[in-house]
Amino acid sequence: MNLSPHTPNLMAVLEDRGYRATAPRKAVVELLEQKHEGFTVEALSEELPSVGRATVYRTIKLFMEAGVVCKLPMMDGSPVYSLARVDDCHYHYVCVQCGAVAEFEAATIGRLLRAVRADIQGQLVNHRIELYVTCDYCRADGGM
Amino acid sequence: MNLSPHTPNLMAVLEDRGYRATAPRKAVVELLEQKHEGFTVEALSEELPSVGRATVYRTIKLFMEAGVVCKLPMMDGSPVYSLARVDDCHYHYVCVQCGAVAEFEAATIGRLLRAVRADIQGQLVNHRIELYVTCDYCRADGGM
DNA sequence: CTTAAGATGATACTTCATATCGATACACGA
DNA sequence: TCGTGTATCGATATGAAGTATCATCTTAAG
Repeated sequence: MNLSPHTPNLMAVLEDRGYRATAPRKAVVELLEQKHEGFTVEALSEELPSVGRATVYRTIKLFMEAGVVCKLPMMDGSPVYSLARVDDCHYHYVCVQCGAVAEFEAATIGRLLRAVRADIQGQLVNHRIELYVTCDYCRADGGM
Repeated sequence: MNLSPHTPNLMAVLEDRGYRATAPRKAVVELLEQKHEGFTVEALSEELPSVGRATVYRTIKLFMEAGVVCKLPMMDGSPVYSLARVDDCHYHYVCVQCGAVAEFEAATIGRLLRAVRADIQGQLVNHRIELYVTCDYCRADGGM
């Protein structure tokens, strides 16, 4: 979809959090900077035979904790990962055909949540909003 | 949370769709009518040692296809199932502590989707909205 | 009562991910 | 430079949540 305006220095993100800049992590980061959206950890791992599967998962987990990688469910529940570009509250839309992920920020959502708070019992602690689309590229391809 | 105003006759739902009313299915249905929200298939299966695990999953799947059972992700991604009470488009909110599920219908959401359509590229084909709450019972329990 | 389609359940397998744990590598002080 | 302790790694096992297979059993219907 559209490219990141400013991908953060991923390795620096880890170091800032007190983690070491090891070779395996650098390898993961390098791939991540290419994929940056719509990837699976499994695929990442397959493309990095030199790095242990567990390490790939561990590294991605660190990035998720740091908030720069997001995991979201496809419509069938299978996971897709994506680099997050916007730091603050953001939402994702995923192409159901190619798995590409993009972000959006709708002012409407704040209003929605405020409205919804009245409709539900209990105290709202979190929410999840995912949109599923057919992206322009896939639509142009006529579904391929 | 709050009880169903009219739980449909689950066995009838299956028969209407051309499935047989077998003993294992009846056993699942009976449990379902007690649990009716916030359950996992795994737990269901454990409580039904006389019914094969695969059959429990299969039966729940049939109900999902019929639209009377919904599956939703907890905040950590683990699944929760719930009987759906409202037939048409509805949304769920889940208690993050006890897993209880309730439904809500917010008129605002239609408006949200219309607004969002302008903010995204590609054609919206589906969406998922989940709210996570601390329900009144859990809040009263002080987090237990 | 027969019988074919439907349903079952034991088991194997898949996917996505975390736990274990011995082996390495790295940072830092002596 | 030489330990040495802690972080990290990777192979492997384990786990959760399902789905696929397939021989066997039901059951609805003639």
